[in-house]
Amino acid sequence: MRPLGVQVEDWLKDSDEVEASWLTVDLAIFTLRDDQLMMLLVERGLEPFLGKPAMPGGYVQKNETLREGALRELSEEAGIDGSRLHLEQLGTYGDPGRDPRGRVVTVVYLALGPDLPDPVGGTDAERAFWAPAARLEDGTLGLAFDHREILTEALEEVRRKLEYTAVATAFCGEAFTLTELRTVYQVIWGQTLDPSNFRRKVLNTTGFVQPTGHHRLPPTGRPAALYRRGEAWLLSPPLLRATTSGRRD
Amino acid sequence: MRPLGVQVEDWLKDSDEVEASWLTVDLAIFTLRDDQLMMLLVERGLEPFLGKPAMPGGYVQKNETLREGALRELSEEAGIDGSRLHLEQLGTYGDPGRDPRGRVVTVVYLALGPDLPDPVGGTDAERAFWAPAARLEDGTLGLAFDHREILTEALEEVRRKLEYTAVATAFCGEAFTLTELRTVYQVIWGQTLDPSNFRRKVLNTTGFVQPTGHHRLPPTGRPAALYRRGEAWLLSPPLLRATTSGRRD
DNA sequence: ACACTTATGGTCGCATCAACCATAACTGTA
DNA sequence: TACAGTTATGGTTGATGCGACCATAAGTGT
Repeated sequence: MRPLGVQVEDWLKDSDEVEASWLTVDLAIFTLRDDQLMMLLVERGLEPFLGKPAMPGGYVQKNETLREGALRELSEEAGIDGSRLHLEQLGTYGDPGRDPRGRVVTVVYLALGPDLPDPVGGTDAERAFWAPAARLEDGTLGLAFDHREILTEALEEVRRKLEYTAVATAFCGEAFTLTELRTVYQVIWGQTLDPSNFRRKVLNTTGFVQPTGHHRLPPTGRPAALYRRGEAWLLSPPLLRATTSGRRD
Repeated sequence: MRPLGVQVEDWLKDSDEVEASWLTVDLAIFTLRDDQLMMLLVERGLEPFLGKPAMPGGYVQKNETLREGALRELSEEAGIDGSRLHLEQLGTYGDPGRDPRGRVVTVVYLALGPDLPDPVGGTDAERAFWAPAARLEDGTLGLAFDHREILTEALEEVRRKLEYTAVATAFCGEAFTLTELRTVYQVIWGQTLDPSNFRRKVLNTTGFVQPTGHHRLPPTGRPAALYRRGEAWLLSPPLLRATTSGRRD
């Protein structure tokens, strides 16, 4: 344990009221497998919540940025090379009492990737596994800490971002067909979309995708054109879901 | 300074690599004054960045949640009762080197309110003042730490949230006219909107606003109907800006 | 040749939108 | 009282976008 620099203490007035805290990063890693939205979990090997599934994560180390810490945990705990994943900060959870060990503040990162492999053994990733997000959302499969609450917000974020950003492409490989892209929307939104109308909207949104010129032969049926993601991140106009009356943040 | 519980250390493997950190909340407080978007700043009374303007903020205290800490700082540093403000977490900044004193992680909250008063003296708020967000964005007025970067992200967030949430009502009082609401959009987006079309879109978005039945007499002109905010938070359909090609997060 | 499957393209009626124009309801002034 | 000025509100119209639906293209296997 490295001691804190003394110069910090000099600036504290109400010393008794302030405490140092432990900083962790947790990862909400999502992928699509078998037309299901899956989340990567690890079975905890330590108290508290020993044996319970939890989102992978760990302490931020000295001299690394939060993002670097997230990438490191992605590699160590999940055995995933995060350099090709979409990684974005979701939020920070640091209420006293959320961790029985004391004030542990966790910065949660959202990691999205195309059909990711099973975690390989040999590292911490041995105890990692994929679980259907639906089971976690409805509580069929319990989670450690406040991770279910975090999951709920992560899902809401992903569903909403699908509307007005090109984040759906993060679930596809380098090249993808429009049907694959449509499947992403269908699985995550839980609704079917008309192939023809979807195609028109995507192609009319400037910078969403660009054609590669190549095609892919499906097991049966007409070959599908391949696309890669375009330069645009914000979609205008956005791809809106069927209108549902919105609720508060 | 309260010592950390020893039980935390027991779980650390690579003790040398992990360090405790200081947890602060910073506030990006925005309001509208004289048809300008203003941000509340305080002149720093301590090193580092002594004398430089900075977003108000401070250390999170023991046994308070992050949100409670934000509300407390809102009161202490800005003299503002935050219970009637819109308060939402924006993001967390904790890279090593962002603060010369060591690892200081700050959770930034966005606070939005209707025409807020000048900070009153007597507390820390003496050194607080309102500054036009435009001056801060273009760098005319420099900020301490990485606060300009944070401001940029805060502004982007507000501009985007105006589109698909009812957050604009946070800048209005309890009751407001549609012209006032339109002014919020115009000032923050920096573009004029057609009064007639704006009215139709707002009233057609279910749950955005609801009429109070009362009217308000402007200095000149026809009386305007008063509205209060409705139950809906997410707007469907959203109020979209003039189409601009989007850029990456 | 044919059925089957998936991708792609087009049509049509309806809703929405932006750009206007028109009117209502107040104030102050001649 | 008449009228100009100002702001709020309401309506019209032409273009655009979207959803539901149908049609065709281009592969597969029998």
